[in-house]
Amino acid sequence: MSGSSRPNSSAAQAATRRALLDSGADVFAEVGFHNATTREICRRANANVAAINYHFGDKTGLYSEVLAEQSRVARERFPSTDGLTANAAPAEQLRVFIRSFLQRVLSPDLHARHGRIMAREMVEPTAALDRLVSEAIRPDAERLTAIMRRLLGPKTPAATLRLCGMSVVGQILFYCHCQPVIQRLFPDQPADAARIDELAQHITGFSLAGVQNYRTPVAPRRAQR
Amino acid sequence: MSGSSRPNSSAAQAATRRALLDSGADVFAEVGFHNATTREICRRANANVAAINYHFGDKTGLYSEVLAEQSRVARERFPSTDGLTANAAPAEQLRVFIRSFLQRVLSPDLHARHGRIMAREMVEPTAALDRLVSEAIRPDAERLTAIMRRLLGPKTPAATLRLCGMSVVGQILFYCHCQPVIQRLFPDQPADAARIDELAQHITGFSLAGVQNYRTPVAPRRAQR
DNA sequence: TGACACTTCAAACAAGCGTTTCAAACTAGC
DNA sequence: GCTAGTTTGAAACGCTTGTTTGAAGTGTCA
Repeated sequence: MSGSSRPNSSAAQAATRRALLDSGADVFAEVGFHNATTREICRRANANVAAINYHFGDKTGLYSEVLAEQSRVARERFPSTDGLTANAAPAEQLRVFIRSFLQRVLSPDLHARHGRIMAREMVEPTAALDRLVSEAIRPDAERLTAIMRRLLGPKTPAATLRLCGMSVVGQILFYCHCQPVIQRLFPDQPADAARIDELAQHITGFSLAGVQNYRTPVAPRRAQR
Repeated sequence: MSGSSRPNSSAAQAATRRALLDSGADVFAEVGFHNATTREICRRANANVAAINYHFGDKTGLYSEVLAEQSRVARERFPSTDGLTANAAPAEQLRVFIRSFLQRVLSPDLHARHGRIMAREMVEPTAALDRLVSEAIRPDAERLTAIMRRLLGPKTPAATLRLCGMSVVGQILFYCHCQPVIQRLFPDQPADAARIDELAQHITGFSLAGVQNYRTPVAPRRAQR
């Protein structure tokens, strides 16, 4: 009896918090912050409706912690520099950057929760977005810009580096933001989450060729228009 | 509407309907379908709260008509083939496709409503998405695939054409879906809607170079164009 | 003018929301 | 075993939501 009954100890206290963070991540990823109901989150966590307010103050408090945790977990699980030394070839750095980015937003290991929550946060920002940008997105953006600078040369204008970086990130996030459309357009195609490596390879090759468009013509140019 | 034999006082009736369609488009674009309230839509239209239910059945009825109209207006205002003959050079076709796409989702002429509504519809689909895909998105996707086939040759695998098409669309939609992040990352930068031509030029050049990655280097073909 | 169909209006309705309340259950320290 | 402090529970609160209601207003046509 005592084995399967819910013990009310300090362990159980932490367990309620943890269950709320987990079910909250699921529900927020599924329906977004506004459409998520505290009752549904508590139901999945086998907790009372008052649990969120007791442990996190209010619904936004839970959401902030979920967002921060998902971001942290995703970056620990799939770091941008996946065991790459700082002086690796820029093409290789770009390849690793793209693959780890795709893994963070699509990987079933994380239930693709991080990607879905981020997609909703971008289309419909909450107060938590500012912190996310400064702590997670901006470092990534600067890292990508640095890779671009090494690819295109130190004299490349900042505007060009930005445009190329956005082209890379745009290609990646497309598979995260537009999944409902992709599924309807190509229902026969395997899920994108199941072919992350294939997508990473394509985006890397496409982008490496794309940025060559901006290489300064030190040598006599080919007939490339 | 089925018995339109008697057009009595149709002016005032049509005016309320029209005002609801306009204010509905604004509100849906601003906050999304779920967060939009019928009271706010009616307030902006100077109509009674019962007006939506009277003229459109319910909230989803209004939303469906708003979505269909915005899609139609955007495509009339910025057609994919902007006065281009069918046998124009594929590179030129791609350039026009990208520019008109960017205009549809970002142009202030349409108050960027179409792009914002579409972005929300993709992240959080409603029942209206299926019709939108079959009537508007799939034709565009097939047109883009055809352009890619002309760029890369008729023997190019369908999977390759798909990947390249998604790379193009991903670059475009990034500026629509991630505007809150872009604004926070580069607050000094002019709004993307004010530099559509610049973005179109970049994406076209980047993509034309990118797809060259897939050209089969079998025969020593002449540099095309 | 008066009958008629159509449209608008203020008010109310039922349902769902986040949150609060306060008693009961529980653990820990003595 | 008793008390103090913490966590949980069922119920309810106040509010907003989409929708409905029935009367009042409006213009048309015989």
